[in-house]
Amino acid sequence: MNKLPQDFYQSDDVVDISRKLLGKKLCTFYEGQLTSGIIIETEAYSGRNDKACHAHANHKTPRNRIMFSEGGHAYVYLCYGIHHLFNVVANTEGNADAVLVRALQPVDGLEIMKKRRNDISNIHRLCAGPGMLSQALNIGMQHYGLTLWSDQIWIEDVGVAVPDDQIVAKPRIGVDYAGEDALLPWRFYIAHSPFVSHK
DNA sequence: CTAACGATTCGCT
DNA sequence: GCGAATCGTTAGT
Repeated sequence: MNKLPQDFYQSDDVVDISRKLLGKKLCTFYEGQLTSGIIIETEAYSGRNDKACHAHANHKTPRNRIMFSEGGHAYVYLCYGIHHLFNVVANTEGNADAVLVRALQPVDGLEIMKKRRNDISNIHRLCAGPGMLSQALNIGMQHYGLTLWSDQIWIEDVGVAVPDDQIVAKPRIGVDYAGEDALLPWRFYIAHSPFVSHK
Protein backbone atom coordinates (compact mmCIF):
# COMPACT_ATOMS: atom_id res chain seq x y z
CA MET A 1 0.00 0.00 0.00
CA ASN A 2 1.50 3.29 -1.15
CA LYS A 3 -0.91 6.16 -0.55
CA LEU A 4 -0.23 9.38 -2.41
CA PRO A 5 1.35 12.02 -0.12
CA GLN A 6 -0.36 15.32 0.51
CA ASP A 7 2.08 17.28 -1.63
CA PHE A 8 0.90 15.36 -4.70
CA TYR A 9 -2.33 17.35 -4.43
CA GLN A 10 -0.87 20.77 -3.71
CA SER A 11 0.39 21.78 -7.14
CA ASP A 12 -1.25 24.91 -8.54
CA ASP A 13 -1.66 23.14 -11.92
CA VAL A 14 -4.92 21.24 -11.58
CA VAL A 15 -4.75 20.11 -15.21
CA ASP A 16 -1.44 18.40 -14.49
CA ILE A 17 -2.84 16.74 -11.36
CA SER A 18 -5.83 15.61 -13.39
CA ARG A 19 -3.52 13.86 -15.88
CA LYS A 20 -1.31 12.39 -13.16
CA LEU A 21 -4.29 10.83 -11.38
CA LEU A 22 -4.80 8.52 -14.38
CA GLY A 23 -3.42 5.08 -13.47
CA LYS A 24 -3.70 5.68 -9.71
CA LYS A 25 -6.00 3.47 -7.61
CA LEU A 26 -9.04 4.89 -5.78
CA CYS A 27 -10.07 2.75 -2.79
CA THR A 28 -12.81 2.70 -0.18
CA PHE A 29 -13.18 0.51 2.90
CA TYR A 30 -16.66 0.04 4.34
CA GLU A 31 -18.01 -2.59 6.74
CA GLY A 32 -14.91 -4.74 6.31
CA GLN A 33 -15.06 -4.62 2.53
CA LEU A 34 -12.32 -3.22 0.29
CA THR A 35 -13.44 -1.92 -3.08
CA SER A 36 -11.25 -0.14 -5.61
CA GLY A 37 -10.42 0.68 -9.21
CA ILE A 38 -7.75 2.23 -11.40
CA ILE A 39 -8.60 5.81 -12.38
CA ILE A 40 -9.26 5.82 -16.13
CA GLU A 41 -10.95 9.18 -16.66
CA THR A 42 -10.80 12.59 -14.93
CA GLU A 43 -11.84 16.21 -15.43
CA ALA A 44 -10.10 19.33 -14.13
CA TYR A 45 -12.00 22.28 -12.61
CA SER A 46 -10.41 25.58 -11.65
CA GLY A 47 -11.94 28.01 -9.18
CA ARG A 48 -10.13 31.01 -10.56
CA ASN A 49 -11.30 31.38 -14.18
CA ASP A 50 -13.44 28.40 -15.05
CA LYS A 51 -17.20 29.01 -15.33
CA ALA A 52 -17.90 25.27 -15.16
CA CYS A 53 -16.42 25.08 -11.65
CA HIS A 54 -18.67 25.18 -8.59
CA ALA A 55 -16.20 27.64 -7.09
CA HIS A 56 -16.13 29.84 -10.19
CA ALA A 57 -14.59 33.27 -9.46
CA ASN A 58 -13.68 31.93 -6.02
CA HIS A 59 -17.29 32.06 -4.95
CA LYS A 60 -17.63 30.15 -1.69
CA THR A 61 -20.89 28.45 -0.68
CA PRO A 62 -21.78 25.95 2.06
CA ARG A 63 -21.61 23.12 -0.48
CA ASN A 64 -18.22 23.90 -2.04
CA ARG A 65 -16.39 25.21 1.01
CA ILE A 66 -14.06 22.17 1.13
CA MET A 67 -12.70 23.13 -2.31
CA PHE A 68 -11.04 26.09 -0.60
CA SER A 69 -9.10 23.87 1.78
CA GLU A 70 -5.58 22.59 1.06
CA GLY A 71 -5.30 19.87 -1.60
CA GLY A 72 -5.92 16.24 -0.69
CA HIS A 73 -9.46 16.40 0.67
CA ALA A 74 -12.56 14.73 -0.78
CA TYR A 75 -15.29 16.92 -2.25
CA VAL A 76 -18.52 14.96 -2.65
CA TYR A 77 -21.85 16.43 -3.72
CA LEU A 78 -25.28 15.26 -4.81
CA CYS A 79 -26.13 15.74 -8.48
CA TYR A 80 -29.64 15.56 -9.96
CA GLY A 81 -30.89 14.55 -6.53
CA ILE A 82 -29.70 11.01 -7.19
CA HIS A 83 -25.97 10.66 -7.80
CA HIS A 84 -23.00 11.39 -5.57
CA LEU A 85 -20.03 12.78 -7.50
CA PHE A 86 -16.52 12.42 -6.12
CA ASN A 87 -13.82 15.08 -6.54
CA VAL A 88 -10.21 15.41 -5.44
CA VAL A 89 -9.49 18.86 -3.97
CA ALA A 90 -6.29 20.34 -5.39
CA ASN A 91 -3.96 23.31 -4.85
CA THR A 92 -3.27 25.16 -1.60
CA GLU A 93 -5.66 26.70 0.90
CA GLY A 94 -7.76 29.47 -0.65
CA ASN A 95 -7.28 28.20 -4.23
CA ALA A 96 -10.41 26.23 -5.08
CA ASP A 97 -9.35 23.65 -7.68
CA ALA A 98 -10.69 20.11 -8.00
CA VAL A 99 -10.53 16.98 -10.15
CA LEU A 100 -13.71 15.04 -10.88
CA VAL A 101 -13.08 11.29 -11.14
CA ARG A 102 -15.32 10.01 -13.95
CA ALA A 103 -14.41 6.35 -14.51
CA LEU A 104 -12.51 3.42 -12.98
CA GLN A 105 -11.24 0.05 -14.08
CA PRO A 106 -12.57 -2.13 -11.25
CA VAL A 107 -9.90 -4.01 -9.23
CA ASP A 108 -10.81 -5.08 -5.67
CA GLY A 109 -14.20 -6.25 -4.41
CA LEU A 110 -15.74 -6.97 -7.81
CA GLU A 111 -18.68 -8.98 -6.47
CA ILE A 112 -19.50 -6.37 -3.81
CA MET A 113 -19.42 -3.60 -6.38
CA LYS A 114 -21.63 -5.53 -8.77
CA LYS A 115 -24.15 -6.09 -5.99
CA ARG A 116 -24.18 -2.38 -5.12
CA ARG A 117 -24.76 -1.66 -8.79
CA ASN A 118 -27.92 -3.73 -8.96
CA ASP A 119 -26.08 -6.87 -10.16
CA ILE A 120 -24.88 -5.28 -13.38
CA SER A 121 -23.23 -7.89 -15.61
CA ASN A 122 -21.15 -5.73 -17.95
CA ILE A 123 -17.85 -5.12 -16.14
CA HIS A 124 -17.04 -2.28 -18.52
CA ARG A 125 -20.11 -0.40 -17.27
CA LEU A 126 -19.53 -1.06 -13.56
CA CYS A 127 -17.65 2.21 -12.90
CA ALA A 128 -18.08 4.00 -16.26
CA GLY A 129 -19.37 7.34 -14.97
CA PRO A 130 -19.03 9.53 -11.87
CA GLY A 131 -22.36 8.43 -10.41
CA MET A 132 -21.71 4.78 -11.19
CA LEU A 133 -18.30 4.62 -9.52
CA SER A 134 -19.63 6.32 -6.40
CA GLN A 135 -22.38 3.73 -6.14
CA ALA A 136 -19.91 0.87 -6.72
CA LEU A 137 -17.45 2.14 -4.08
CA ASN A 138 -20.23 3.32 -1.77
CA ILE A 139 -18.98 6.91 -1.87
CA GLY A 140 -21.39 9.37 -0.27
CA MET A 141 -21.61 12.48 1.86
CA GLN A 142 -19.96 10.59 4.73
CA HIS A 143 -16.72 11.09 2.80
CA TYR A 144 -17.10 14.86 2.43
CA GLY A 145 -13.95 16.57 3.67
CA LEU A 146 -11.99 13.42 4.50
CA THR A 147 -8.31 13.36 3.55
CA LEU A 148 -7.35 11.01 0.73
CA TRP A 149 -5.00 9.07 2.98
CA SER A 150 -7.74 8.22 5.50
CA ASP A 151 -8.86 4.69 6.38
CA GLN A 152 -12.25 5.03 4.67
CA ILE A 153 -11.21 6.49 1.31
CA TRP A 154 -7.78 6.93 -0.22
CA ILE A 155 -5.75 7.00 -3.44
CA GLU A 156 -2.71 4.74 -4.02
CA ASP A 157 0.20 4.78 -6.42
CA VAL A 158 0.30 1.21 -7.74
CA GLY A 159 3.24 1.77 -10.09
CA VAL A 160 1.14 2.20 -13.20
CA ALA A 161 2.72 4.78 -15.52
CA VAL A 162 0.47 6.21 -18.21
CA PRO A 163 2.61 7.67 -21.03
CA ASP A 164 1.60 11.10 -22.31
CA ASP A 165 0.79 9.74 -25.75
CA GLN A 166 -1.75 7.40 -24.16
CA ILE A 167 -3.73 10.29 -22.61
CA VAL A 168 -6.62 11.70 -24.63
CA ALA A 169 -7.74 15.30 -23.90
CA LYS A 170 -11.29 16.34 -24.79
CA PRO A 171 -13.89 18.92 -23.68
CA ARG A 172 -15.65 18.10 -20.42
CA ILE A 173 -19.03 16.38 -20.25
CA GLY A 174 -22.25 18.07 -19.20
CA VAL A 175 -20.92 21.62 -18.79
CA ASP A 176 -22.62 23.36 -21.73
CA TYR A 177 -23.84 26.05 -19.33
CA ALA A 178 -20.23 27.26 -18.98
CA GLY A 179 -20.12 29.07 -22.35
CA GLU A 180 -16.64 29.26 -23.86
CA ASP A 181 -15.15 27.39 -20.90
CA ALA A 182 -17.13 24.33 -21.98
CA LEU A 183 -14.66 24.06 -24.85
CA LEU A 184 -11.56 23.70 -22.68
CA PRO A 185 -9.94 20.27 -23.27
CA TRP A 186 -9.88 19.39 -19.59
CA ARG A 187 -11.34 15.90 -19.73
CA PHE A 188 -8.65 13.23 -19.74
CA TYR A 189 -8.85 9.49 -20.27
CA ILE A 190 -6.59 6.57 -21.09
CA ALA A 191 -6.67 5.88 -24.84
CA HIS A 192 -8.55 2.76 -25.96
CA SER A 193 -9.69 1.86 -22.44
CA PRO A 194 -13.03 0.00 -22.48
CA PHE A 195 -13.83 1.45 -19.03
CA VAL A 196 -14.25 5.08 -20.15
CA SER A 197 -17.67 6.74 -19.64
CA HIS A 198 -19.80 7.79 -22.56
CA LYS A 199 -22.76 10.10 -22.90
C1' DC B 1 -39.82 31.39 1.34
C1' DT B 2 -39.97 30.01 -3.45
C1' DA B 3 -38.55 28.18 -7.69
C1' DA B 4 -35.26 26.66 -11.11
C1' DC B 5 -31.76 23.56 -12.06
C1' DG B 6 -28.06 20.43 -12.27
C1' DA B 7 -19.97 18.06 -13.31
C1' DT B 8 -26.19 11.79 -14.41
C1' DT B 9 -28.21 7.35 -15.19
C1' DC B 10 -31.58 4.11 -16.68
C1' DG B 11 -35.32 2.31 -19.20
C1' DC B 12 -38.08 2.44 -23.10
C1' DT B 13 -38.74 3.40 -28.16
C1' DG C 1 -31.96 8.61 -29.18
C1' DC C 2 -35.13 10.63 -25.70
C1' DG C 3 -37.25 11.78 -21.42
C1' DA C 4 -38.21 10.88 -16.54
C1' DA C 5 -36.47 10.45 -11.93
C1' DT C 6 -35.46 13.20 -7.75
C1' DC C 7 -33.86 16.58 -4.10
C1' DG C 8 -30.23 19.60 -2.17
C1' DT C 9 -28.24 23.94 -3.36
C1' DT C 10 -28.48 28.43 -4.88
C1' DA C 11 -30.01 32.95 -5.92
C1' DG C 12 -33.64 35.92 -5.91
C1' DT C 13 -38.12 37.79 -3.84
